[in-house]
Amino acid sequence: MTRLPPTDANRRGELLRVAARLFRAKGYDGTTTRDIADAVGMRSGSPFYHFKSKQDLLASVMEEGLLASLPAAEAIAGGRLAPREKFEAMARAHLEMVLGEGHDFIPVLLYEWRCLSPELKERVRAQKERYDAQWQIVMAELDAAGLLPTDQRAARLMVVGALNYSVQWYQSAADGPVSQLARKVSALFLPPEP
Amino acid sequence: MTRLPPTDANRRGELLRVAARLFRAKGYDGTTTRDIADAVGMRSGSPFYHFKSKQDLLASVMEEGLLASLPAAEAIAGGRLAPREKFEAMARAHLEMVLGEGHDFIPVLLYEWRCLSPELKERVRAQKERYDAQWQIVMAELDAAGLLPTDQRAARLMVVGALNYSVQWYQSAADGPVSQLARKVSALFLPPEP
DNA sequence: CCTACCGATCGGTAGG
DNA sequence: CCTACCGATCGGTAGG
Repeated sequence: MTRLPPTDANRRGELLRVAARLFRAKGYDGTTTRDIADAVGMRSGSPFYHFKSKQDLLASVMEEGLLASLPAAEAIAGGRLAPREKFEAMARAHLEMVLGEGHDFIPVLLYEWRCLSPELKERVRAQKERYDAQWQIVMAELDAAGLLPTDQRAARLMVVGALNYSVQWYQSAADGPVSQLARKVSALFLPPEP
Repeated sequence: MTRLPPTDANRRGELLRVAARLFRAKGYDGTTTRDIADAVGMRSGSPFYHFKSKQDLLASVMEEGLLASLPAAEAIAGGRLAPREKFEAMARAHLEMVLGEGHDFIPVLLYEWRCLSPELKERVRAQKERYDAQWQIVMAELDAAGLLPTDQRAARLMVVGALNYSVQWYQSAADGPVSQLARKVSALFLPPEP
C-alpha cells in the first residue's frame, strides 16, 4: 500500500467514500456535512470546496455507485450465458454491489432517493435506467425460454426487491457467501430444472 | 360521517396518522415536529403534550402499524387454508398493509427503523417478531408440502423483501389491484401446480 | 393545549 | 483548504 499525495481528485474521492458510508449508516438527513468533514479530517466548511452542496454530494455518491455497477451488469446481460446461468450471474453481481465490503453507494441510491431534488433525480435517472435495462434483458430471455411464470415487469421488480432487501438482514456468518445466496435466489425464482 | 368532539385520545390518534404520512413521505429526520403540528392545526410545542419526544412518536407509529396488522396475519397463519392458498392470502394481506389507502404505518416501520434508539427498538421488536412468526408458520407449511425449493429463512426474507419493495414502484393504475399482484407473487415463488 | 422562549446545531459563505 | 461567521431552523420546555 503506497499512500498517494493528496490531490483535489483523491480528496474528492475520499469525501465520496466517507459520505456513502455515513449516508448509509445514518441516512442523508441524519448525517451532517460536519460528520463527513470530521471523518476525512477536514474543517466543517471544506467539503463545499469540492461539492456545491450537500445534495450535490448525495447525487454524486449515487452516480458513482451506478458507474461502478454498470460494466459488470452490461457484460453479463450482453454475454452468451444460457438464461438460467445469466440470471444467477446477474443476481450475484447485484448482491455483490449491495452487500460487498465497502460497497455503500448502491444502498444509498436505494434508500435516499427521495432526498434528491427533482432536478438531481433527473441527473441520476439516466444511469439508473441503463442499469434497469440490463435486468430487463435478462428477464426477457428467461421469458422467451419459458422460465417466467408471470409478466416480465412484475417478475423483475420482485426479484430486484428481494435482492435489495437483503441489505436489511444479510450477515455473512449466518447466511453464507454471496455466491451461495445467488444460488438460492435462482432456485427460488426459477422453475426446477427438468 | 359524524365529527367527534376533540378528546386527548383522538387528538393523539390524529397526530399518529399525520406523523405516519409525513414520516413516510419525507423521512423521520426530514420531518419536523412543526410540520406535524401544522398538519393537525396545533402550535409547535403541543405535540409534546401527547408524546414525550419525537422518537416516542416514531415508535408509537410503528407499534400502531403492527397492532393493526397482527390480527389478520394471525387469522391467516392459524387458519385452515391449504399451504398454497395460505401463502397467497398472507401475501395479499401484507401488500394491503403496505400499499393500501392511508396505510403509512408499516412503511414507516420498514424505512425508519434505524432512527430509533436502541431502547425504542427493543420496545417495538417484540411485536415485530410476532408478525414475522406468522410468516414463519406459512413458510414451514409450504416446506412440509414440498413447495419450497430453498431453506425457509432465505425464502421468507426474499418473499417479504419482494413484497416490501413494492412500495417503491406500485401504481394501482399500471399494476392492477393488490389481489392480482398477490396472485403474481404466488405464481413467481411457488412451483407450478401439477 | 398555547405562549414565549432557549440552547444547540446546521448548511453554507466570504475572504484569504 | 482553513478561519470565522451568519441566518435559519430544530427539538424541547416552563408556566399558565
